[in-house]
Amino acid sequence: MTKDSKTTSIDIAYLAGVSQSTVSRALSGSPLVNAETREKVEAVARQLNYQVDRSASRLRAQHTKTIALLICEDPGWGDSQINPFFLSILSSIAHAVATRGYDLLLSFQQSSDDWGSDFESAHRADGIILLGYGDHVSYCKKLKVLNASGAHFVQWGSQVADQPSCCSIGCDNVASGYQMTRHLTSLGRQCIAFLGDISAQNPEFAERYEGHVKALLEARVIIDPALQIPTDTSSEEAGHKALMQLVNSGAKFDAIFGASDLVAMGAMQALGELERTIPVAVAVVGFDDIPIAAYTHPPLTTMRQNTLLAGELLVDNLLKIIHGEPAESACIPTELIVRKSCGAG
Amino acid sequence: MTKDSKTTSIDIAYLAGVSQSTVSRALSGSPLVNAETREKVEAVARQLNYQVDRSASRLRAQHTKTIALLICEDPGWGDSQINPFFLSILSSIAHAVATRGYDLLLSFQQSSDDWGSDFESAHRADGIILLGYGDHVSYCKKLKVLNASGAHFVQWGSQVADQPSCCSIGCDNVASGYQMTRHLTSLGRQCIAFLGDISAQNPEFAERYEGHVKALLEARVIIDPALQIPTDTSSEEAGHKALMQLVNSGAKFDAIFGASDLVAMGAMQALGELERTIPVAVAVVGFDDIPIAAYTHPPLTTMRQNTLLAGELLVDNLLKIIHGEPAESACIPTELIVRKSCGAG
DNA sequence: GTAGACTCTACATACGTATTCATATCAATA
DNA sequence: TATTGATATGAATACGTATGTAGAGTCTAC
Repeated sequence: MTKDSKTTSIDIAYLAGVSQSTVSRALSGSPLVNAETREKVEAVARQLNYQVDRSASRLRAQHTKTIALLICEDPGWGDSQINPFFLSILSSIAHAVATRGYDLLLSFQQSSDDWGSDFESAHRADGIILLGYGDHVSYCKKLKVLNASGAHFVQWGSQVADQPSCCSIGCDNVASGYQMTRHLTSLGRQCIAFLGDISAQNPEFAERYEGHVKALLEARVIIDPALQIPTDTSSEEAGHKALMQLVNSGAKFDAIFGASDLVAMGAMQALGELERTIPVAVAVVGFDDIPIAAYTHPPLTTMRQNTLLAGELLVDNLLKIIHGEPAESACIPTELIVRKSCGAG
Repeated sequence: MTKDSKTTSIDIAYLAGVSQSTVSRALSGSPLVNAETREKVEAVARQLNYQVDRSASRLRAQHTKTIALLICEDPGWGDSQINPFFLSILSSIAHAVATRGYDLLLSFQQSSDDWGSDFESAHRADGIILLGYGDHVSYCKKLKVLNASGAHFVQWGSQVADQPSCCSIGCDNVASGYQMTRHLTSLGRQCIAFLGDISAQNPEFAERYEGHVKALLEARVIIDPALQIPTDTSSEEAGHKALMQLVNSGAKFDAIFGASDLVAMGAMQALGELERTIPVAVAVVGFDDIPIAAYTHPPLTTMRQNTLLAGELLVDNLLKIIHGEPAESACIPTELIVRKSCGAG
């Protein structure tokens, strides 16, 4: 029962009494092959536990049936602090990719500047999904190279200004930021601090802030620049630091809008240390609805993004692009999740 | 400058005035090729932005230079609740794999029962890393198939009883559980509830419990079975449920040992709702030191596992196995991280 | 009874590389 | 000079599949 050499389609062909081409066609579901023949071939293949050799298949067919997922980290993070929100999308992508019969290649560190030739020209994958990025300026440069190289790719996040043809999947950050702040003002909060970097490095946070400002203006609240504290990363640590900085500045505030859940959680931690009660003294809200957000103290009000849909849209659009069909950027819906940290209910 | 057809090693050979074999040798760093020739070839390759076609390379060389990472989920979880602890290992594995010149294939759902033929016979990967599993019984069955198929693999977690030849990387759960409970008893806690499934389905939790019991016996504390509450998963939700169950049982307790951080966090949440102060009324400790553990309220005392080392050991041992060298199971060190939730300091 | 249409199968080929084997060059030694 | 050995290159080949093309067989229709 032990095989001295790998089973090939030629072995199957011999045993089934047909040609190798018929085996290939039968197993790939070609309509050219007779039902009876197909069954015979399938039976033999099953019996010998035959698996199509993907290496050979890739070479012959000139496509890899593989999608590369590039998660771009902030450089200088030796350790593994991936935002749980990305994990959620990652998981959704993995499912979607598998469902559609593709393999998923995962890469965190991209040494090269030319992702296109790294992955597509090298025939490592048929297309690329871009997720998260540290340095937005160099990221845009790489996007340009990618576009020029004719690579197939989609990205998560905001539409990039100078690459309008690039297919982006993201949520409407402006509208969501607006909705969140409107929720806070409707609860009577007036002095809402926004914690997060809103520079060009962080277009998504900048858009959330834009919506935030819009809601404030609508509520006839004066915009105080002192209530916008930049963070260097989107982490609990950065949120903690930002809140301390806010407090030390002496600015008055009755609410915190964390640009992400992690930032909000860091801020909650700092507020706890300062013995400012949440939500009585300070309301806190975040963004993303990471799983842990329901289990903070108190549970965090936040903006849920439909990551399941996000992953599927990313994959489906990428596949469209790979197959030469038109693909369009899209916004996934968000949902305000009201818990106790904002003081509602 | 646009190429009408893909650049191949033959093009490089022609332009460099050498043969295709020399190009292949030069670019793969073979010592057979003259330094001068190598430079010439490399220059041309760089100029044409040539990348070795991995599909062809795989077929010819009969190996994929790819590692498959199988993360086995609890079935029935449509959504994407991966334990953050696994994410940490995942990240470490991704880095280690990349450093060693391999690609990483990620798969969450394994429809088939024969991972070996799925991935290795099909030439999708040269070896497999197994991470996390839902149903331990069926997992063991699959391990057996894997072993029988001659596949190359390593696994994270406890040594599997009936597969002693299988290379496992994990931490010493018994010793770590012992150390944790000893810490609690040294702080004067006597009625320590253990939250987590300790059936054969969950060997790691069972081992932690074993260490826990050992420490209790050493402290001359009577073992009360009512203080061991099983959970169906390792999640906040399960921890919350388990704590409520414990309370409803009427059992007295002054400490909670969560089998994982997520379980501990769920329990903390429930204690908060019941207005039992942590750590005054009840001390709480967890296991894993997931990033969020430092930001709970109060910060969670837990047992850190060196995930960076874990990932590297998994990858390096797998590569050894792939190359036919001997590999050994190993324990990674753990470290007690004392924060406020246990009431120390 | 033959032409055409249709269905199925076999033959032959090419995907682009890595590697074995053979060959050529040249220095060193006998 | 002839021989050996080391070094560097080229020619030839095979990895296992998918697919274009051709051919064999059956059936309908005149």
